[in-house]
Amino acid sequence: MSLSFAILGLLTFQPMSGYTLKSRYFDRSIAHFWPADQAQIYRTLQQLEAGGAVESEVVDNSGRPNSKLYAITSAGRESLEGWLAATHKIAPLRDAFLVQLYFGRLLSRDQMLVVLQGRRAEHARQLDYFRKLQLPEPDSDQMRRQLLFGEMTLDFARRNEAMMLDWLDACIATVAALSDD
Amino acid sequence: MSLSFAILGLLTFQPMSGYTLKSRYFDRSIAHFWPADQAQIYRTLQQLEAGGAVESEVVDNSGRPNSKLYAITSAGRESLEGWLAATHKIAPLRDAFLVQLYFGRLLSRDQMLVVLQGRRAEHARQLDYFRKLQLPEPDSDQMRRQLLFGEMTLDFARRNEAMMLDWLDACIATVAALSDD
DNA sequence: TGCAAATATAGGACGAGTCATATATGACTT
DNA sequence: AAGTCATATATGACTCGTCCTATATTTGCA
Repeated sequence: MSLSFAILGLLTFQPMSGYTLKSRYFDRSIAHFWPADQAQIYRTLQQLEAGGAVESEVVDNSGRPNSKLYAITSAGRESLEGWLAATHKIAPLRDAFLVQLYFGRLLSRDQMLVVLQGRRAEHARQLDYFRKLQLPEPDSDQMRRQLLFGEMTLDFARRNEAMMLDWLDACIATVAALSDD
Repeated sequence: MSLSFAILGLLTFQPMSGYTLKSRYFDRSIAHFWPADQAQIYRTLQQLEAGGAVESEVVDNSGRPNSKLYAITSAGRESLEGWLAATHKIAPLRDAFLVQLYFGRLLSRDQMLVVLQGRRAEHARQLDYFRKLQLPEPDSDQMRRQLLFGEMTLDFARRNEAMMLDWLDACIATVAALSDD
């Protein structure tokens, strides 16, 4: 579901091909919080077209392979706006690392510390990545407003990584204080 | 994958039926950070048995329907310990709400505020739930050690909800300051 | 000359997860 | 007597997401 609406949302910027959608837009924004591969994006575009939310026109790109230019329809826009304005259920937490940690008693203290510190290093790298990530300069009021929402999602990613680090530090302290066995 | 190891982990407490596993253990712990329904748990038990990680024995419960008592095998324990000690890739962030927020420019300021405040209320409820959630009293050293790890996962859930609230408050402030259109 | 990268779309296979449904019985409630 | 709850297991159908592969052409680099 979310992917369909992500695609519809991107098509509100302008009509574009599946390739452009993915490489110029999706991979630079949505992919950070809703990953999807090429196969899925193309299939979803087909589903959206079958459902009348987008329509396509084949473009003859002299030289390069033909592409399909997808555009959002008015039905698609209505469906998108309805979804955006609705209150959806919060997706339940789902984190495999918590499963791993939950059974930490089955590892020795030192094994667990290795796992936790490895995890910490990865999240530190991700926080660094998100801290350095810069959004483009706006060249219109429309874009300025769009970037504001982009910044909020980026802010989330940063806060999330920072919270992870704090929590992992607390876990490391707790486990380090444990008797070794 | 994670579900298999979650089940193996629970079976290290004691051999038990699929029903007991789910209702007495899974739903009170793992389900908070790795939800799964009954169908999936039963099928995963079957897969684990086919793979030799668990073995089962049919028990005649006089009166109640027969049950299968599942026990972890030594192969299963090795596989579990290997997985627990390994460093796994961090699962990429996947949050549909960020998709919704990203296209916030398509809503009016007030529509967006309704969405954000509804979200905030839900997370406040969840934080309250996790704050009130209490782990049982330990009655052995083994259990004390287990509860320590249980507390770490609960700590995560609480920090996560608190982070969400802080972030949503920042988003609400940003959106509230926007010109209405 | 040859190879990789960028452009461009699409299908098969599979795993994970969700939903609905089927079956069976004892115990307790209305 | 009828209904619901708790106990107990299992399958079919479906969606979503991932991985792998196939196809086709231009541009640029070594």
